[in-house]
Amino acid sequence: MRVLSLNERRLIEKVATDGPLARTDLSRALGLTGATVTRMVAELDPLGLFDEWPDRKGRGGQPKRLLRLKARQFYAAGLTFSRWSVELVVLDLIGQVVGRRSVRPCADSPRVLALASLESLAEIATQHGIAPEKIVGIGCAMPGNFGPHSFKAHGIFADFDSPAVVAEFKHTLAQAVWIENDGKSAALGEYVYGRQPDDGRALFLIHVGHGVGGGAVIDGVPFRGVNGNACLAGFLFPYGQPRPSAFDLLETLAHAGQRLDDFGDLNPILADNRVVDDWVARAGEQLSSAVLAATAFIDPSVVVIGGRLPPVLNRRLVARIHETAHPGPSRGLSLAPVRAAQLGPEGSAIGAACLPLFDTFFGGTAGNNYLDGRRS
Amino acid sequence: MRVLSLNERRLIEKVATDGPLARTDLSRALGLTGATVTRMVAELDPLGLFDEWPDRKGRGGQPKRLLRLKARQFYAAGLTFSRWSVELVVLDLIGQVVGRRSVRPCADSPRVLALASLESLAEIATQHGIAPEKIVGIGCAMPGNFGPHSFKAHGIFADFDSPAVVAEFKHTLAQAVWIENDGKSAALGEYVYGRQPDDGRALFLIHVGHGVGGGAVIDGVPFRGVNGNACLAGFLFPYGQPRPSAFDLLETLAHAGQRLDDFGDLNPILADNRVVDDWVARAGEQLSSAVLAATAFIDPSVVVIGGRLPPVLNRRLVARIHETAHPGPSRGLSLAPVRAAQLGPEGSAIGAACLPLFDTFFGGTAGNNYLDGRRS
DNA sequence: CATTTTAATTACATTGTGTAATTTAATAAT
DNA sequence: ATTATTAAATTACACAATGTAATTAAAATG
Repeated sequence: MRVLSLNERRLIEKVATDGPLARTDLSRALGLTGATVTRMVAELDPLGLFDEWPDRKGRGGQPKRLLRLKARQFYAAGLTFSRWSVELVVLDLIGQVVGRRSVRPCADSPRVLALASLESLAEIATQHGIAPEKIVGIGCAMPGNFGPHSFKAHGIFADFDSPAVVAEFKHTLAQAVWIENDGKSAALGEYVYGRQPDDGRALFLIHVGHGVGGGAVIDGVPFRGVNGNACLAGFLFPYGQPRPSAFDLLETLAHAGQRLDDFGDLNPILADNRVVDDWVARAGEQLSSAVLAATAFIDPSVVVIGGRLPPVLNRRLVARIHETAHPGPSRGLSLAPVRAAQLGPEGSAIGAACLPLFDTFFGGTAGNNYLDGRRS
Repeated sequence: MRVLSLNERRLIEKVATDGPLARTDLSRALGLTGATVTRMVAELDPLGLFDEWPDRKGRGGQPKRLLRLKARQFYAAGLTFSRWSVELVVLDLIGQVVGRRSVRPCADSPRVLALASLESLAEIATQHGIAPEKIVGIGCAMPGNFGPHSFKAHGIFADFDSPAVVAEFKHTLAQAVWIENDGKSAALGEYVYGRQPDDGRALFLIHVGHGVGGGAVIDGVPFRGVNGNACLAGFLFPYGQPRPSAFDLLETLAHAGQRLDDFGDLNPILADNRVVDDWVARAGEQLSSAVLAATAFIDPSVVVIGGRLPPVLNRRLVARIHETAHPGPSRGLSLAPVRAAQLGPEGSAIGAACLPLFDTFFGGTAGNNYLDGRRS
């Protein structure tokens, strides 16, 4: 796969997020001339990225020829980590989940996990007739923080708590691998495939997962910080105390005698559950402080509540945040609008799979060495 | 003044921050070929931006021809607001303060203030023989927050508390005017002229002024947020309670019977002052929470303590922050390094003057419509 | 069926770069 | 002193990504 130029990525991303679009629409949206768009689409033709068909709704003039992404032309895999298993999804170009597996190896060393994941990926690929070269990469949403040369996993992943994990994973998977913090992956997924209204300029996602993390996509570019640890909305809630994380909910439930294995088991027990109700009330209140902090530091156009919880809970948390009605971060300012994640319970895995797709086809890191849109 | 291309700005900024540099050095630093640098420097020649002289220290080969900015080729003015006056500085291209005035008009409507500032600027220009066309603009560091169509000033500026202030200022000054939040101006000034070691990738400045604000420059680009209100480190400290602002220090001193007119009067009373000592201890502790929050959300390479206080106090606050020794924002992470602002007590005004210079000659907002370094 | 309208394409010009050869000005070796 | 060596800077030329303007395409309208 040749490396795409910045404007090619911008074009593909536009079609992905706002499509179907005609060449003229793209020309307007991207600030390029029609001639350029025609050429770019022709240049991209060998990749087979687009479906094209005439628009019958036009009233006069030559009808537009609408472009949209050919969903099944490329795929990526995404991994998220739960306590006893790894969740794997295969995503197509337009963000549809093509297949999923819950991988539960007997041992949980990174190597064994990676091998088991590869096996599941191969199964799904075979099942759907996906040629290996159509899979652009594997994204791993890691529950932990990055140092310049290290990785520190969430407490429950004892075997992952080593700087060597990243290298081990890359080596075992033996193909294009993206490793990213889970909150940042989820933010990217929500930005590309979540279709939040008004999220265009700056989306901030608070990631309610093993911990309380977060991520942001600002002007189409993932915001990572110099060490990849920006957007840690959970700093407000010290360890060892009640905090608005999905893991904290499991612990709260266990403490009340309702022991669950993993996030995936939450759904059946949500209705009429006093423990859950209380938790939502408390966590929602805490999260409203996190929204305040995110507004103060990032000033985003929208704050999305997402992570590992079932969508119902995300929505209830958002409702609770709206009730809490914090004042803004400073004189004359109000909180950024808050919304629940659009992507379902697999949002984190989708975000992970989004990493390779984004870097290959969409915004990616802006420009090349020459800062002029040329290929290096 | 013609609009400069992105690479031209990058070149000028590099010379400004790391100069003097030869063309080869620039070629390496910017990732451009020597040929390109030669052409760009030649192209920029009519602007008279550079001084050039041969480097005598070379050992073999043709000696480098070093370039540095011609300090007195261009100027900008910066305004900051104090309770009873407006501080105006005139800055040259290399960040030297050429002249300063404290403007104290009898009335303090925006219009009167602007007119008085203009008069002072004209005085300084005459005094130093600065031709009007050498002044690229006036930057105003506003103590307040921005809305999509509004401006909300700090409480003590009753007459400024109106959305019309920005328009009024622009109209009265009748030339190129930049209006920006004071924390964000100061961050830019510190980035361009502060020469912090290691501040390259992402500098976050906590602005201790009328309130507690902040600003950041990330990868050479000012970070504003969608409404221009990002980096508000003061959200942690509610109004009406003790907070680590310079205004709070004045109030604390007044409460203890040491009434001062303005920030500028602080210097003489700092030594052996128990009230100040206590304030530094308390404010430093509070600021260490702000550093934690900034690390969590922005993950910068350095956090700078700056604002309206005398440099001594900034240094004492930094020392106090180091004592406080907060844990990092999450597992395995530590606080970003903290340093006192390099720019002196005029840092805010310098930052304000930096706005026009930066947008005209340095990084500015990246790229043009074509995203390829061409002029539009 | 000619006219109008809008979309898409094509031919050609422009510009900001890179590559590679050349020139320049110094030091080091003979 | 002369020549070789070195590194910086310049120049001639090529190229890629775009814009401009003219052209072609395909529909609705009168």
